[in-house]
Amino acid sequence: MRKRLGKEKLIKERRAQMLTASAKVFAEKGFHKATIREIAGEANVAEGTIYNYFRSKRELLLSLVSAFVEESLQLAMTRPSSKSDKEFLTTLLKDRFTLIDKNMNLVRVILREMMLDEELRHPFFEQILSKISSQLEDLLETRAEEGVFRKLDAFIPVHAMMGSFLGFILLGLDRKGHRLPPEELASQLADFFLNGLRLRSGEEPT
Amino acid sequence: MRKRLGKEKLIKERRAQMLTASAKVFAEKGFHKATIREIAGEANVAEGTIYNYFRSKRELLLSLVSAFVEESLQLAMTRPSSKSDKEFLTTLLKDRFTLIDKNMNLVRVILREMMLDEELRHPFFEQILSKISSQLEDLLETRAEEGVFRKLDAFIPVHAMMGSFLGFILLGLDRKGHRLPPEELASQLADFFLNGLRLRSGEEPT
Amino acid sequence: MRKRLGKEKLIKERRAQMLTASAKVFAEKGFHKATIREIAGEANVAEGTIYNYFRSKRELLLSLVSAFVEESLQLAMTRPSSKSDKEFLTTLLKDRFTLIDKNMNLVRVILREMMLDEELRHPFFEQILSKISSQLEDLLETRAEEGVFRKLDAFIPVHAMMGSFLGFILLGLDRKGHRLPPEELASQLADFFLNGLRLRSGEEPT
Amino acid sequence: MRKRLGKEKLIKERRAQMLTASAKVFAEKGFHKATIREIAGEANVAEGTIYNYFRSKRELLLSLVSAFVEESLQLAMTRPSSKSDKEFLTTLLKDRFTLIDKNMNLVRVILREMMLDEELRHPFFEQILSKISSQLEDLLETRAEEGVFRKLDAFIPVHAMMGSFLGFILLGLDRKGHRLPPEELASQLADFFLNGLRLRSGEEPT
DNA sequence: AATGAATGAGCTTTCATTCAT
DNA sequence: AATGAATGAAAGCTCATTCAT
Repeated sequence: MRKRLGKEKLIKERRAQMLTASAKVFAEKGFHKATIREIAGEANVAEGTIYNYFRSKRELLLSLVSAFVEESLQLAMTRPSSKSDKEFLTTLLKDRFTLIDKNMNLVRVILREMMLDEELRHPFFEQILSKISSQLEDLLETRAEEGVFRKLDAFIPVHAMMGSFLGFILLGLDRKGHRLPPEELASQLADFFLNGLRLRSGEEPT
Repeated sequence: MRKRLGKEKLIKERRAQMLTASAKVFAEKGFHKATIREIAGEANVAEGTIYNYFRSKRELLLSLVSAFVEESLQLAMTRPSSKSDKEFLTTLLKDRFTLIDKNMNLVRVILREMMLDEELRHPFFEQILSKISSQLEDLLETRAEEGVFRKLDAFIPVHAMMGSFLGFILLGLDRKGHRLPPEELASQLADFFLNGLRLRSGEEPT
Repeated sequence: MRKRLGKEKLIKERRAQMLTASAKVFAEKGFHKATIREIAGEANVAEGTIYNYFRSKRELLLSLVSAFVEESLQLAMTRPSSKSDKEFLTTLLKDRFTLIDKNMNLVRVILREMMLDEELRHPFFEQILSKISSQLEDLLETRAEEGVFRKLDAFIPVHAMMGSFLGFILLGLDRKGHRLPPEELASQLADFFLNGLRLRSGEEPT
Repeated sequence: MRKRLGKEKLIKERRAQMLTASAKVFAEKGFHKATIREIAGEANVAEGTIYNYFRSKRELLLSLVSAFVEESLQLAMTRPSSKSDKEFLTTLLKDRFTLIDKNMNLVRVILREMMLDEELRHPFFEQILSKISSQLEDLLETRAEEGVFRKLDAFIPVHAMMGSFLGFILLGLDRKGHRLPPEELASQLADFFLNGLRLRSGEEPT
């Protein structure tokens, strides 16, 4: 029994080892230019071994995405206890920025391959983006009913925010020097967005 | 002379033909999975012919980017006659959305390859984004001095807007065509952004 | 351990197998017209296998040269026990002729490609020819001091002999019928050369 | 008529122009690596033009060989007025060394391709080498009968001399230019050879 | 006669995947 | 379970040759 557990643990570690290695190589070279040989080398296993854990190079990528999605979801589900709107939004953004920051290389690969690959895009969009999207929509609608936010079709602002977020990732690629720390960035973005949502004094709440 | 002109024109058409074909195939398959054979087939020329016009597959991609950058720049330079801020921003966004819409396939390829390829990223960032970015910064600063906008470090709002824009492109991948027509999208986005920029009554203009 | 040795041996055999095959095909077709496919076929391996042993087609050729140079050197270093001059020279020439005969295909390729390729020429000239050359020069000078040979600048006779030797290889290409057995050829050549070197009676030993 | 002649002359010039260009490029790159494009460029004509004068790239090479053979033959036929043997041989060698020197690059290509190509080898061997060979054989036999030279099967010395000659060409590859001027080389070689052929005093003339 | 754009066969090389050990 | 040598399909690219102008 002990042995069994140790064995299973070992297997999981091997898997993780390979996933980590592939994440690194994919990130550096892109999916196509990454070779199994290099990934195997990075993971300190033989090429053939990888095929004992993953059916194909592609499945390696899919597993990578799954792992990332899973981690993201845990974070995404921990809805910030909404004190003020500013705090809520800042925390939401900061958490995501931090997650992205930690997995920047991986995110780049995923974003990259996502553009061509429906199978890759789907879990990402459906599981991650839609979660965040609905959280934001909830916030917007709740606050609109409370008379704090303008009454808007949530589609535009939600997508603008999320898009903006993705955009920062992309744009950030080239401005390493310029990049603000996640907290600062989150705070300023939240401010910018909120001030576009807040009902201005003297305006009808509708 | 007449003949010569006709020949030159023909050559340009051939070039365009191949660029178009490659844009299509690159977009469908991605740069790596796209084959010269398929591009040649799409362009109705022999494989070798492509190498009479482009030194390599990669140069085909670079030429594609150049062509797009050039077209974009012409548009970027035609600064909308700024009547109201809303109109200015709406027009700016609408023009870009339209350009992107027209070249969606191309944009996808470029965005995709940009992430791994410094040589590809550079002209895009330096030539296009920086132009748009400085236009927006100008607007923000001018209006801020006039007391209409809040005084902000332009970095955040400018990048939020552009990032949001890129984000819409990405998000648009999953939905065949935008749900909203470019004009409507532009208008709503402009509204969203502006209301975040406008000085609210009772607030210090600084 | 046993296993390991067997494996290493197998690998060396494989390598040899490919080198032999490439020598044959290179000899028949010349370096450029020889295709990897044909070499692989001749060696009974897949095309890709060749690239597990040699980095490129060119390296295959270089390895071929190295192998030949190595074998030649072993022979070249075994200086014939110099009984009479005639025997010494005959043995020297015969050994070389035999070596060449055994590797005729290979020598053709090397000679052929040597003419254009400095990198190929260099090891051949520096390692093989210079060894033989200095052996001959030694002989000439020793004998000259002993008063048996005429005192000559060794350059001409040494190069004439070696050149003649190479020339026989080249000229021999077309006269398969005419070719004398190596021993006979060596003996007659030695005689011819020596009688040009021998001090004639009544002549000053210098 | 005048026009006609001018035209024909022009055509011959064109041909010569292309042959010269091809000789240069073949010599620099070798037959296979030489491209029609480069030859055409060197000759200042269009690629297609070459095919109006020569059926194929290969025929270009064959024509080149023919031209060289022809020039060589003219020289080979002008048998040196044989004063002394030394003078005869020296002149013979010198003439050939000079011819080779002038066409070194071309000779290399021919030698190179000759090794693989029966069709190329044949005219060279049959027309040039056999001419020189028989001249030498004549000399040897005449002098043998006169009691000046040893009675030998002419095969060995003739081929040794010619081989030596070829050898000097090959060996010369590594040294930019011969160390010795053609006259000096020819004289010393003649001396070396002759002293191997001359009947030594006290020996039977047979 | 001269041109040079178009052609496409054929080359070297890479690399995901298999499988005997 | 792990290995890594062998595989061979498939890709980018070159270039002799053709032919419409």
